[in-house]
Amino acid sequence: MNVECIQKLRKGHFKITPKRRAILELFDKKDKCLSPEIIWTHLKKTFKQSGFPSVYRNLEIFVKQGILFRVERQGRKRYYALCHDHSGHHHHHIICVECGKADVFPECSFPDIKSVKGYKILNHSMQINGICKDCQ
Amino acid sequence: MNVECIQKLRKGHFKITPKRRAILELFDKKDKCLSPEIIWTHLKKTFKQSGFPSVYRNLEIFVKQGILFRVERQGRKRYYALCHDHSGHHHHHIICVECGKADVFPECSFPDIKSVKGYKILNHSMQINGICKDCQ
DNA sequence: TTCATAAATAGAAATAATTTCTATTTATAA
DNA sequence: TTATAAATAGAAATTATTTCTATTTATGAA
Ligand SMILES: [Mn+2]
Ligand SMILES: [Mn+2]
Ligand SMILES: [Zn+2]
Ligand SMILES: [Zn+2]
Repeated sequence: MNVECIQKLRKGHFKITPKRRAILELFDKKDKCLSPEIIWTHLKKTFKQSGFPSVYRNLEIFVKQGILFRVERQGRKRYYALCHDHSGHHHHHIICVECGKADVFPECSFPDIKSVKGYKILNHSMQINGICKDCQ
Repeated sequence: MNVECIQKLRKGHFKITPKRRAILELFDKKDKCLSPEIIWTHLKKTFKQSGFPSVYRNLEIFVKQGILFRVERQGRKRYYALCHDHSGHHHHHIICVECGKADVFPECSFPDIKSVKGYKILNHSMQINGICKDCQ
């Protein structure tokens, strides 16, 4: 777990636990989006004791702290991937629909407007779907 | 159910059934995104007999035919809203986070590129979240 | 280093959204 | 009018996610 992730957890008064380290190291190693189940299966190899609810809770904590983001994929499972950006700047991500590989998408062209059609704009979410070099 | 929706269903060889009419009329009337459960509750008033699985299946058929689109909201329920565009042109939507009202977002500024970082770009999805005039 | 404490955890159980299955009904084209 | 594929209801199954509680642990303060 790198120093930026530690800082992001400390900022929210979250503890640095072995399970949390292991989860983030798995993301580092796999370099793609992962489901809670995949993560839990992996944790069981190292820890023998490992609860599903902890995985869910930790994933949402990581999202809250800007370490992971949610990925939309086919099916009704959740997926998460490393944000890979510690600057805090607004950005989006591109996901490989085949293997789930995730990268930062380098620009956001969303117009700098405060409102449209009477709506006050709060935020926008975008996901770019593609096929990565390896899967092409 | 307007003529465009009928055409979109016919194009896929889907039948025009009373339940399908009623679902789309509910969307017309409510002018906001709806969950399967809300739709089913409404259908039961008119039809007495009404199955939950039919609602789910029809909602996905409507998405497939470009009549509805999926809305992301807090919680683990699905929501759908009327696409309100029969031109077939690419566009996005703005959703009121309070009441679920949905409108077409008039422009897409996504760059006209075919690839980025080695990924072949397939598509992108975007949702703009805001607060509508009535909810402000 | 020790200790007090809030935070994190495991495991079991509950929840609830969604899907599957099958017998029956119905919209549609011929 | 009729044959047929499509749609449906209702019950049951599935399964991802959440809740609950007793126990353990990371951390900051003494
Ligand atoms: Mn953006
Ligand atoms: Mn767009
Ligand atoms: Zn790939
Ligand atoms: Zn609103």
